Amino acid sequence: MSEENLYTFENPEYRKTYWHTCSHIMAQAVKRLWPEVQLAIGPAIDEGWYYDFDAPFAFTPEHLSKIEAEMKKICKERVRIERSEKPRAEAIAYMQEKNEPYKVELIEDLPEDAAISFYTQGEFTDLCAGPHLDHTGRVKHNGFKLTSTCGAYWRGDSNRKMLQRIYGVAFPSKEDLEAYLQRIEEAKKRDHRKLGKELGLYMLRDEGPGFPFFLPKGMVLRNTLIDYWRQVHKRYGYVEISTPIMLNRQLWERSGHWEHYKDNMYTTVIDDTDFAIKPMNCPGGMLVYASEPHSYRDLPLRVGELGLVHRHELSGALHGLFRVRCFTQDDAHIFMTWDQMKDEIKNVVKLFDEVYSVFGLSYQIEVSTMPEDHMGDEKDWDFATETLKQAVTEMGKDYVINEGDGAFYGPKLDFHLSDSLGRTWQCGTIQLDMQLPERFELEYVGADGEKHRPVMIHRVVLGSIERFIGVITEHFAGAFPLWLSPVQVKVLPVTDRAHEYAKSLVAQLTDADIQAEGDYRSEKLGYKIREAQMQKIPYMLVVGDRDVENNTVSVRTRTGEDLGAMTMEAFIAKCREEIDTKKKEV
RNA sequence: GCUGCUAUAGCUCAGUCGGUAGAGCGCAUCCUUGGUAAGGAUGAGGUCGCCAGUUCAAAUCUGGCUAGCAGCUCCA
Repeated sequence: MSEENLYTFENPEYRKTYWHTCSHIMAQAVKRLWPEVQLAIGPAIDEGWYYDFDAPFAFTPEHLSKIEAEMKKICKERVRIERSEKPRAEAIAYMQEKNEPYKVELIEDLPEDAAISFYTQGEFTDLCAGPHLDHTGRVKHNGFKLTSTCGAYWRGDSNRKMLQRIYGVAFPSKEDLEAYLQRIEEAKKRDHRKLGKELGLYMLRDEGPGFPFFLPKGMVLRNTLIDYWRQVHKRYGYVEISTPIMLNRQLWERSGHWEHYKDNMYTTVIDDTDFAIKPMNCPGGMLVYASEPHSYRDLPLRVGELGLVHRHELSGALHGLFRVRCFTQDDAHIFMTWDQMKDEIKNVVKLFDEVYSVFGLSYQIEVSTMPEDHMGDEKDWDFATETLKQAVTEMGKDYVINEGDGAFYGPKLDFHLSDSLGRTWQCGTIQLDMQLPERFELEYVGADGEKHRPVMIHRVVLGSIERFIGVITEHFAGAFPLWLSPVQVKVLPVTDRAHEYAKSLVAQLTDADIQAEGDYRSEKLGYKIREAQMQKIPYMLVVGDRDVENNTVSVRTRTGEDLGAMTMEAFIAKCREEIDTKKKEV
């Protein structure tokens, strides 16, 4: 990188420095306006920065405007930003004198021998490791915006005081800022909560917060997805089961869920016995495995389950279909010998590859290793973790390590999908489990005639059907590929004279297993097209006198392309081909 | 759960100083039969989220509750 390029936004280091300086300018502006406000922390983040304050009032949009105006002034003042150091005791005394208890706490937590650095710009001095830009004029006064305020716990601890956080973004020019705000607008247009309503996919009601209702069109999409899921899993050698939605307390105690997650489980009492609505499918799956003896010849045994689970999530965490209180996991439990582990992981990754590529979603793999509070033998953990890494590497894929983030029962691979706007979603996961087979005393008979304990994989590809529908709604911006579209074809008669013909076309399409609807209102063609277009229906069949006479259909796509007149046979063949090959673009 | 904000017609939203409601879209009916992104007219539709309080009078002010939004915390 050339010297010049070091000081551009292309360079992530420079970007962070720039944003960090913005956070100091913002804090300086706040202190100028309201000296009584206390400072906590203000780092640069992936997109912009925030600063946490302890203020005796709540920041409103009017406050933000005032702060922005003051920040502009500071930028124009072109104040030098200078670094200095103080010995620990002096640093503490300094912040105590300035009545900044949060800063005092931060300094006290620094290592005894650490050099404590400060950055000063004019009358404002902040505890900070740096680095910073050399003067406040480097920040373009019309290139930043304070975007939002919210509460945030001091040091991220929900037992400690809630402070007020102000977020901001900044760019080297007004144009770049506007482009960024445009991108945010684009993301809002794709919001699955908005599109879900507009396209009639699902709804949420006060009567069941976090429990989504699927509407007819959403249900078509959901069923298409599930049909595809079943077809793929059949090919990869899975069988499917369904286990009860409610099982007794004893089972959840045995699985360990009662102890770990009791507070997040819905429970009820039946005939004086505690029952829990399942938050996971595995214990039911364990009972199915244990219900009959198994031979090593049956392994690996791949058992799928589209299981409806319920979890009592905190009310504030709910978010459209992304975070709900009941959802369907596209679960599977794979029972195998330790020798089969690597090949089986590869088999699962291969399946994931196939599924994600159909949706045009790329991914990054994360390997999560042994956590502090793990269970089981460390040797087994090492073997399992090594096997996960080897399987991925041997398939020619990269991964990043997420140290200590595994489940308490085993290491895992997480798949972070990237959508069309570059945002990432964690959907798939492959988790090794050395614990449940133990707790449920699962066995198989080996070639040696002896009983052995299998090892297990928990895995989901889509994660939750509901959440995945949310992800692909945003990924495709509601314009689903033909095979997934709830309405694939809309037939638009130009005049009433074509109604009978249009109805016969809808019937033909239905017979060919293509989702079709007709629009028989006495409205002009342009009006009907506009509506079909806004519903993002892939194909519109315009039929008027000409088509009735020639026995043709005039095909228009949702991208506005006119494919001209063709016979119904030709159109159906075209659709079937496109549906069967699951083309991504119309 | 926590902090802040919000809740008016099916949807998107307006409603000033407290005097019991409006628009556009959608829907229904009628006219219009129009060939690739909005033809016209008429009409129906609201316990202003719920429960209290203040007041002669509450969509409007106050409190509580419920739900949503932006985050925080959490996510087996």
